Amino acid sequence: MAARIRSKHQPKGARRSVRPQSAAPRFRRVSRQVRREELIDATLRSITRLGHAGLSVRHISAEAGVSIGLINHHFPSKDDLVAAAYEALANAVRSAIADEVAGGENARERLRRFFHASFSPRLLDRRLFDVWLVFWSMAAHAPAIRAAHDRTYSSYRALLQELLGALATEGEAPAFAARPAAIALSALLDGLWVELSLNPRTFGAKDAVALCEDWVAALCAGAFPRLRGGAATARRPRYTTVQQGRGEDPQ
Amino acid sequence: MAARIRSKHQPKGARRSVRPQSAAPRFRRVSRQVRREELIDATLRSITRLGHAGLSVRHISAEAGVSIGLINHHFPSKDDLVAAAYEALANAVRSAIADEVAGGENARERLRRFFHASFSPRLLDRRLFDVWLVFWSMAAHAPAIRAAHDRTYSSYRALLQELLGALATEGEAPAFAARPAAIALSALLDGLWVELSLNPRTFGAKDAVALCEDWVAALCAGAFPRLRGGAATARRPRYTTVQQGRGEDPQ
DNA sequence: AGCCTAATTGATCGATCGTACAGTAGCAAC
DNA sequence: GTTGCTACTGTACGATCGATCAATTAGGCT
Repeated sequence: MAARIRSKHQPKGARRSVRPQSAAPRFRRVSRQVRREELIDATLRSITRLGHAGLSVRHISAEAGVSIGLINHHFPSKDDLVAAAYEALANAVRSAIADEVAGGENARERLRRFFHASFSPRLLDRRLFDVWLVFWSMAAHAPAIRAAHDRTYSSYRALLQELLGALATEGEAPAFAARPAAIALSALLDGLWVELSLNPRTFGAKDAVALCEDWVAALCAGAFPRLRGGAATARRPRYTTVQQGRGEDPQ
Repeated sequence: MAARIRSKHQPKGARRSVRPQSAAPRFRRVSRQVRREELIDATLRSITRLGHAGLSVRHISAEAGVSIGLINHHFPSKDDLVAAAYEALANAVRSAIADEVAGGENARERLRRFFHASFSPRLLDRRLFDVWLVFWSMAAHAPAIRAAHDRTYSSYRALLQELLGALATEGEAPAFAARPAAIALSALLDGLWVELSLNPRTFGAKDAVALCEDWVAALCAGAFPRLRGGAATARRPRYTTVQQGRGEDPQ
């Protein structure tokens, strides 16, 4: 935030006036795409630093080092900026987890890494949770944010579904319906993550990891009757079974 | 919202003036306790009707049919009113579930009723979810709300823990650590509830119930290795086992 | 019937919100 | 050097927020 000394009003006829020699430009012009990304980054930084209150055009623009008006120049409204930020953050989290998972040698180990990454301090930051809450609460009334959630959650679940499917193909688990299994496991993960974020004292990250691993152990033991074999209680036409591959999410 | 016709300013010297005969009082005085409850109810109605925006002293007071200033007369600040509303709502939800559960004849049946009630339309209302999000997001900075969450969540989990414990005493399940089991099941419930509220199209309430019942089936089958016998991976001194009874939450 | 007091009112304050818009200026093309 | 495009600035506006407080009054008490 460099100090900008400048007379409030330029002399009247001074348009196209010569700038004092060797003065730095008051601002730099960048391409539309670059500026949009800068604003998205600034949005995440601002909301991380200030919580719910950081989600205002004034704080965001200050964080980005630009003027207030620039936001509405690049985004039709604030909601569109927030939606873009949501998607960027969700993708960052997902790929951070995916990177951690990549090192695992088998399905069981990759899932263990998944859980470990999910409950790492990086993701258990209360401020990150606040960001998510803000996004969720806006999803009801801002269609752009709802769409962003649907896309990213679907992608997150697909990753989980792929890992679970590998359990069966590697012979660790009997055949099961992968789609509802991924739904259940992601729900368990989210629920633990929510409660840990709200109150870190009820239980610890280690406990959360253990509970998730127990869930996987039960799956491998074939202990979930309705998941076995596929089909069953789905409202969808048919559960995606591991034999069919992980499958895109319809709609 | 009865229309109140009144001149904007009373005549100057009219203090202690006689009211026109048979005119209704402009407002009614009620005891502190009654008014507090009315304001809490109005808060929940307002936030249910208007979502996040309903949580303002203006909307709440309008909903209650009182003036703006009355809120700060009965509550030190808005946060305290909201915290009271949170606790009232959480208790209402919990007792609604508890009532449903009461009809069950055995532990398995009571849990089934618990799941059914948790994913009933009454609790899957998107507006109810918004209320919860607002509370959660305020919990970070408003100590009163955080305290309300801790109390109510602890109570909710205790109910679940009691139901799970009955599984073991009725011989449906082998001995297991009831506290972490309740944590896992409540996380599963919450996670499913969150995703269902965010996007009711990914899966249905029936699927959610089925996934929860599968979890219980796995518990009864003794398929969760770390929960068996008690003890194990707890960070707490020791997991509460079913043999020890349900036990209050320390702290 | 008159009084007292605590419940209630409502105008008001300062702050902050998102958006609009008229004007300014960076920078590439000529 | 000049021009033109458009990224960019920053004030202004109307709305709404939580909180304050002096004035008012309902309703129980004597």
